[in-house]
Amino acid sequence: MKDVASMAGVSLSTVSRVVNGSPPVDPELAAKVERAIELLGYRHNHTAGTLRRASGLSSTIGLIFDDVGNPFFAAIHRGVEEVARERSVVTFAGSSDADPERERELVEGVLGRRVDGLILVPTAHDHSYLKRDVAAGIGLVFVDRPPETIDADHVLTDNRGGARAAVEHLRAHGHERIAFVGPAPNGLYTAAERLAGYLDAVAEPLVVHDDVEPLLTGPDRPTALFTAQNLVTIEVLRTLHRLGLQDTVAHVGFDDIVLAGSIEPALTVVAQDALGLGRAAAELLFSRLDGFNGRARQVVLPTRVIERGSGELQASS
Amino acid sequence: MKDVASMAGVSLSTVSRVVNGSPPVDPELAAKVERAIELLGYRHNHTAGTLRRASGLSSTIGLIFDDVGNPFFAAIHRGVEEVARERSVVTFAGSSDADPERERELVEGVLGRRVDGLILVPTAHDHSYLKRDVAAGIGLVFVDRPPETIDADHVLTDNRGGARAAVEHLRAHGHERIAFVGPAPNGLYTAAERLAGYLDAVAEPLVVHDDVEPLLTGPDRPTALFTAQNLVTIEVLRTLHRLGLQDTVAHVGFDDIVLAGSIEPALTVVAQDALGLGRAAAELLFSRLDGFNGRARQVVLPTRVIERGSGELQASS
DNA sequence: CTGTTAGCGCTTTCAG
DNA sequence: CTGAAAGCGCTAACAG
Repeated sequence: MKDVASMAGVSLSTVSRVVNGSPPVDPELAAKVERAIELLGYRHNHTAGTLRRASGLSSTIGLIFDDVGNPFFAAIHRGVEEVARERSVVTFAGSSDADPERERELVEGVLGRRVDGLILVPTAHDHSYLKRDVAAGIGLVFVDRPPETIDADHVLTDNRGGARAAVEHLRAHGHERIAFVGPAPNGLYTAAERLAGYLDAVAEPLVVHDDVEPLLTGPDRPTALFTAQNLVTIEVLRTLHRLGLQDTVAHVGFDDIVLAGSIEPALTVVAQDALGLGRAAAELLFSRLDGFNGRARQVVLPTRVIERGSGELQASS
Repeated sequence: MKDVASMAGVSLSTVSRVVNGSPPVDPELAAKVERAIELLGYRHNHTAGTLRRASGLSSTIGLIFDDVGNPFFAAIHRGVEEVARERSVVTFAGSSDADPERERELVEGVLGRRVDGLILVPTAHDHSYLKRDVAAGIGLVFVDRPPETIDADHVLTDNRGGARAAVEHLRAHGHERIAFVGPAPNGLYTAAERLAGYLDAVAEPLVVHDDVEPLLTGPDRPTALFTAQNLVTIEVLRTLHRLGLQDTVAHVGFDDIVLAGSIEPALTVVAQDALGLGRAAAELLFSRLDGFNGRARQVVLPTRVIERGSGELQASS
């Protein structure tokens, strides 16, 4: 920058002004500066600016997911980016692998790199250590699962309502004996909510956490299945097909899947809006950075039943 | 940091030393410093360190994809992260949306934030503007598509070989009339390679870029289909099922898909290793940062045929 | 409108 | 082993 200044025959401040587009600068000088920048291949050091800038803002935020490679989280990431992009804010992204220690490392890693905010799919149960950072002005938003030990903005899918809707959809098609198939109780918020939604809507609960095959081949088979999670849905689908029951036992899955429309019968799902989750989280975050100072807000996004066939099989008496 | 120093009754240098784990420091003083850090809730500013540090390294890299929300790129991202993590290197990630201008903005955005390296799925054709940055010591690696105007390390999938393998697989099952279904020529490297691989392996090419239905319902229908891209595969699958031809016309797709094993017949694919692409790219990058200074390297990852049924249908005479 | 100057938070010689 | 001091690249008063 010094070089640019001397080459253009101006002071550092002038270079800084043109680089940052701070208005009061003579067009002629500005042009000289631009030329020098071009010639020297000067690249502005935004980080150094952050150090000195009054606001201290870095136009950088951090995202922490269970796994950046998981399409669900990748979609959230994309949603966040869409709104961040409008402000020229760039995103760090990392995977906690559902490991609280790793999550902590990542948080410290991005905070040490002076992000303006943090969007977190929480894995640890205690985030009280972030209170100091929030007090120091950092934005903090939780996505997909609520915070437990800190009062922070968060955006969730209506998991409970979605599960309820799935079951009610099946009941509307005459089913009474509807089984819940989901991951073993794992302390995960979304899993618990979906189970709760199922329990809300069903008269006689029938919950299975592992292999469904015994249930399907045993006596008194359920006439419909609600699978509460992506991988479970896929696994159950496989079982159903292997047993040749796909046209007999109705099925609704939580979360949409590629090819869900191409299998036979096509799979009815309760879809959530991952992109919307990301967008909403980013919006909450930026509103804080813009000075909003009210108490923690909660945004809950609805789910949507997508009828494709498997969920509309009538209960055979 | 000043506060920590005065609270611990030591100098800034000492605090810096314990924070960075630079050996020669009295354990007793170190303990005092740790305590002060804890009490004050001090958060080290890694960015400021980068500014002064002799190496100038930020332990930060930038990734630019077409779309961070696309599962293929998300998997690459994950692969990169796996190796970056071992060095406590944190990753920026952004989406170019296949727009050269947007790509440029993103590149400038992360370079301005002083990343040590850049991993790029290139969209623009000219990246010569990066030569200066490479000369300045930044690491640069291209993934999935090779660079055109700059000599840089890159890692690719063997798209051509994979396409050839798909066709040969079909030929081995008695097919001679094999159609290629792929995106319209779009200047995309991977698309061109896959078409080339098909042309390598087939005697009488039959190429369709849009709707396959006319071909399938017309006279002299092909006995097998090779679909060269994910979305095309899904679309064709739908068509095949709608026409009831899924058990008649053999089909191999490029790229694996969720549920490919659950449809009927299950879909045979040529799978590529997105995770491996990311890992290899990161390794090339870090070897440069570690001082490797040889000429640009190319890594080509093989594909793998996954037989599931649709590709093993015999040609009916 | 432009230049001078102080200093952001840190690391690194260089002396002790 | 520790401290003093210089300075990384930049922005923000402030004075002209």
